[in-house]
Amino acid sequence: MPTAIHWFRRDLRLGDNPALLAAREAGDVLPVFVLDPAIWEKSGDPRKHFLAGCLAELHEATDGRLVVRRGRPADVVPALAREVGADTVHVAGDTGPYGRQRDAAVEKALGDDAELVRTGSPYAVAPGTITKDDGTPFKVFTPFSRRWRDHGWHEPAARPRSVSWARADSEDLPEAPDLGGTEVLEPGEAAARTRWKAFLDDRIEGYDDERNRPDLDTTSRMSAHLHFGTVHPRTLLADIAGSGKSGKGVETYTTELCWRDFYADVLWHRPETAREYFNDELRGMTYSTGKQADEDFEAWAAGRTGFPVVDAAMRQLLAEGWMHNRMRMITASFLVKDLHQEWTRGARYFMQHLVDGDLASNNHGWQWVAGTGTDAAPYFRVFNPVTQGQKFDPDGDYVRRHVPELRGIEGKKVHEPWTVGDALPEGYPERIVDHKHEREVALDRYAKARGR
DNA sequence: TTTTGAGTTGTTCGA
DNA sequence: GTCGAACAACTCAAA
Repeated sequence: MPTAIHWFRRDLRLGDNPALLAAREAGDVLPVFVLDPAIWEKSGDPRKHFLAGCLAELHEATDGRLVVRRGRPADVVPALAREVGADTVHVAGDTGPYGRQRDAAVEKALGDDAELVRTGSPYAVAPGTITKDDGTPFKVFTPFSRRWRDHGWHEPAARPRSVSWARADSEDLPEAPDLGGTEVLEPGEAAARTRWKAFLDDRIEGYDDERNRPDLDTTSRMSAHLHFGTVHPRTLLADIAGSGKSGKGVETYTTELCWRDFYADVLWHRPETAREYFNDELRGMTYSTGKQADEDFEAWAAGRTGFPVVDAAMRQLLAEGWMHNRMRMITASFLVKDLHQEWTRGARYFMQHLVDGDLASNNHGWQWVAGTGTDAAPYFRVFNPVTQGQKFDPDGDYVRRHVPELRGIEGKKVHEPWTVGDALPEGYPERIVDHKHEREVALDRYAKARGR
């Protein structure tokens, strides 16, 4: 049998993996993961922990044959293909701007030695598939979602009962950093399965009502699993259909999966919008820069703004590498509209720390908040961090969980610690801005930028 | 080509 | 406390 490489990237699973099945058809399968030291070193500990855990599981699942090599894929993959005499290198397609470039470089470096075979994508519907009748891409979510639902998706692929694994030397698997007991999402395909089953059995029907509550465990927590491909969205959609469940919760959850596909589709058509404004209208916007702005940014990043819900969320991000979606909106709005900083700065920070950090969803989410994206939020929509906290963390449990200085304050009063007692609790910072004032400033800046 | 309806996630103010 | 209006037009999608 010839040797076929299966190069795992963001499909760290054996179940429902069409690219792996294609490799298996082609020969004995050499399972490979390329660890780019530059990316690894830039990752926060929670992300390292998650990835290392996934790789350890994959090593087990491949009978200890997973080959890890460090370096640039364009160097490592062709060298390995030559080393083992592989004719084909199988991958799940990567439609992001960097993935496309990387794969093109690998393909070129492989030359005539081996063929790079792309099978499938990490999305329910591959980017570029859903278009309007005239063939152009959608710019508005709702019509995209109607077309997406009408299109449907493939059935999940079977998990291979057995694979004949090929052999090659491996470097040591990366070690998971010690997170000091912080509770984080469990990595790996099996954990994804367990977590998903629990959500589907018990929580999906209440999802529409409960999903905005950061104090409760009401979301599926599939984001990191979807990002690293320990589960595929097609599997989730098939499970939902198979569950026989319906109703608002199911609809809303399905819509969230559609958002992921939508933003990937937008980025596929407009790769430059990973960094640049989707909508040029606000190009002339002015931002705060300089020493004060840098200090404000540091306070935001460290969770020391003096606004409890913002601080709780930013500290959760640092500790766990994850933040509830509602909290992402609140903290993003705070950076953009209270601190008047460009969304790109916040997006970059989120990408460094989020375990689920997905370029399309993250950066277009930020563009939505900033008003520069598809379906952008109206510029006058400025989140009030106190109101949002009281509304979505009604008992204050979320704040107290992540901000120890405020644990002495009971109930929802914790969202306004400045109204409790004579002084703020020891160690908790004063508010770094006056929200009411900064709201006015933001509206003013937006009006000016739009007037140009 | 023209027209029409619609568009994730909010806040504030005044009645 | 609750409710509706104002915030601002504009672009997109589809008939």
